[in-house]
Amino acid sequence: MPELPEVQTVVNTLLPRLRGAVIAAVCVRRSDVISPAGFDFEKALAARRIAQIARRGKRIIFQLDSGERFFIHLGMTGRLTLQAADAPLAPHTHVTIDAGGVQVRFTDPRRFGGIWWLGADADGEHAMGPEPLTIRPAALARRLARTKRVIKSALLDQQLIAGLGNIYVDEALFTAGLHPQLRADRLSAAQVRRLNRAIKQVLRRALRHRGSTLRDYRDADGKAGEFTRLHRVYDRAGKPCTHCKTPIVRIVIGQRSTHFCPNCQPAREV
DNA sequence: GTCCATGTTCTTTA
DNA sequence: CTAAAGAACATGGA
Repeated sequence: MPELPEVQTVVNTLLPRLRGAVIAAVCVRRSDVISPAGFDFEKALAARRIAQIARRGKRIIFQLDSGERFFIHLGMTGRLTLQAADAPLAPHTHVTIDAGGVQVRFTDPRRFGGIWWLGADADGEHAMGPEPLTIRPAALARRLARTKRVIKSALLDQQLIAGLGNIYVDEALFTAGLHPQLRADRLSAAQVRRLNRAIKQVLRRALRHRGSTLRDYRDADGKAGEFTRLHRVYDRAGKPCTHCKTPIVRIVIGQRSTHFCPNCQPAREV
């Protein structure tokens, strides 16, 4: 579920409690959420200190004082929460880590998320696209020009650009005034510039409102995101466009629901 | 029972 | 061979 704004908000809420904290205990309650399979995560973390926590794409990267790293991906329903070690355990809590006097809990009913050990050497970056908040228009244009897919599908490709998901792609395309079925490699330079600006604007706004909560997403303090009510198209099928009152349309592109305003996002350049 | 879901990866098709 | 499309993964809510 979580896309860049939600993942960044989780990192922001974890950092003040965990940076520099010594790991006092680790409990893997369901070992199949750990990759590589069979890796002894509890042993690897024992008595280490958390040097840094950062976001890359939709990944939450933990760096240990040993120089080793692992990342957590929340998938669709994953949560990382900070709680007292004696608080009741929610269902589907797969891993707990005690550090800095609190307990970090990884909970994920659908288990599309997980924890990946990187070690000290592997950068784990190969095949990850650039960050949407800092990509430059020329780089975005170059990458879009290499695919014949429709723009909606291209922006969901984490190798093309890392961090956007279904909500923010729809919102950014609305803000840019681009129909989701335009071919990525046929956008004009002006359209790509608009898209580049729209992506950054939508993400920054979402970050200010601590992300979107559709159902499952919570930050590390259990707080829901408040950007949801500011969505202009996502999950607003049939409702009037905030700009022109035309009903928002929902279609399916690449097996993902897609929302847009047929008036503000024409299929042809006007 | 049905359909749908903030994601990714593997398999099949063109 | 490669890019794109489709299926699969697991669970729960409407």
